[in-house]
Amino acid sequence: MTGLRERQKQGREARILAAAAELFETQGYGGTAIQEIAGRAELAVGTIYNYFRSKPEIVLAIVRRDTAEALAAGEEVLKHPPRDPVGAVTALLERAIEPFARHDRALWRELVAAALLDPKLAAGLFAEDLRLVGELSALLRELQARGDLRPELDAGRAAVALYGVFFSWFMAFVASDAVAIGAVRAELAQGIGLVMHGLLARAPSEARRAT
Amino acid sequence: MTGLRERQKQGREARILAAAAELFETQGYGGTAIQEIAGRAELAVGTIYNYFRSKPEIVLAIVRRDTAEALAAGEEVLKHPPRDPVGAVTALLERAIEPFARHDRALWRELVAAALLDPKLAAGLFAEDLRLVGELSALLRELQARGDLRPELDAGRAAVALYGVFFSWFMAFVASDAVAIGAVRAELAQGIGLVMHGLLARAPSEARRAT
DNA sequence: AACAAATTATGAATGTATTCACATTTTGGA
DNA sequence: TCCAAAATGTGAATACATTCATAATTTGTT
Repeated sequence: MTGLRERQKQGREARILAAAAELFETQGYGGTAIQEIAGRAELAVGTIYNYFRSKPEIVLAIVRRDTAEALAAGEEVLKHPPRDPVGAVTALLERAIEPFARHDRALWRELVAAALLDPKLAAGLFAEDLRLVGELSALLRELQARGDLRPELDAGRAAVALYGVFFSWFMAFVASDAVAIGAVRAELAQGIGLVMHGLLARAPSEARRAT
Repeated sequence: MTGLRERQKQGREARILAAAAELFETQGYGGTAIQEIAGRAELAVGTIYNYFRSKPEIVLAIVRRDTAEALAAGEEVLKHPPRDPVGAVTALLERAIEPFARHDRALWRELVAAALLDPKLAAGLFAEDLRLVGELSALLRELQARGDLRPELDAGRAAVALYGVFFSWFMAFVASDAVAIGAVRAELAQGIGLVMHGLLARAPSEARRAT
């Protein structure tokens, strides 16, 4: 039963997120006070804290919409994986980096820095990544069933290794303005190629030309 | 000419660091207000900020005493490198992780999180690491001269790769209480072994001099 | 020794995230 | 319809890092 309370609750949460996203984009994270978010959402400051534990947790919620979208896009890749195994993995991880560029780097920085200090936030941030590892595992198992990967391979471990490459470049992107999103894309592709090389059933002599 | 001013300055900086180190250890970082540090150092709050740009910068200064010590210990390894090349690199990096356990993990967390948001702090933190990469480079060149490493190897690049392993485990240690310092030691050794495997000269038994 | 300039110390004031005691609204039952 | 309980909203109060205008101290010069 969805009573009035429930509907109001959802409406308020959405208003908070919309207000915060708008303000973060125009004024930056540091330049936006909770006071302002509350004002724009037509709520009291205290109410914000009934919906979100902290300011960075609002960022997490905003970012999650995009990572969820990226995961959904990943599911599509899973349903119709490209022929080329390296290309398939690359396609999946390309979806996963999509959200990086969609937000100000400073927003990611605040989120990661806060996650380092708040285990609950870290868990929330990491939950998405665990699902990405799950998708990677599924894809690798699929490729393995096809005979593209070595049959004795532990797909789970391999997925973790590939995720490691992804995570490293995410951190590099977050940590330094010097690392452009294009560079992340390129380096990630390189890294995937390197790791996949060790996983393939046969040398990728012709599949080398990946799109 | 070392006037009164200079001497007072040094004394005050030392007092601030001593007070902060003591309080951080007993009450934790978050539990220690700048006010308290000032009180214990018998200085005004504003004075602290004449010596350090921010609270995390005090942490950096505290931590630096230990990392500097570790670097000095590394120099010793450089002077008398163990015969076994893998052992030599391991010895150097073992010195470098020494400081990790010497401070509360929370202190490292605050420092890294703050560095993510403050480029100057990041530069300060990274400066030490650059010197470590320098030591690694020197050691690798030495090993290369001995004929232990492949002669065509770029020692600088190899040093960066080894540093990458070190950095990853530092981050893992900082990020999660689940990663014990012993585990870091063990995993680091593993990682070094893995990377070094690719660097060693084909036949380590035949000492070949690369002019 | 006395003074002006330069440097440094000071702590009250500022800005802002977060908390909390209390007010308001919603709910389910009679 | 009315009421008590539960849930939620509210914004003033709290706590704390950082800043800044002013006071105090040191220095070099005459």
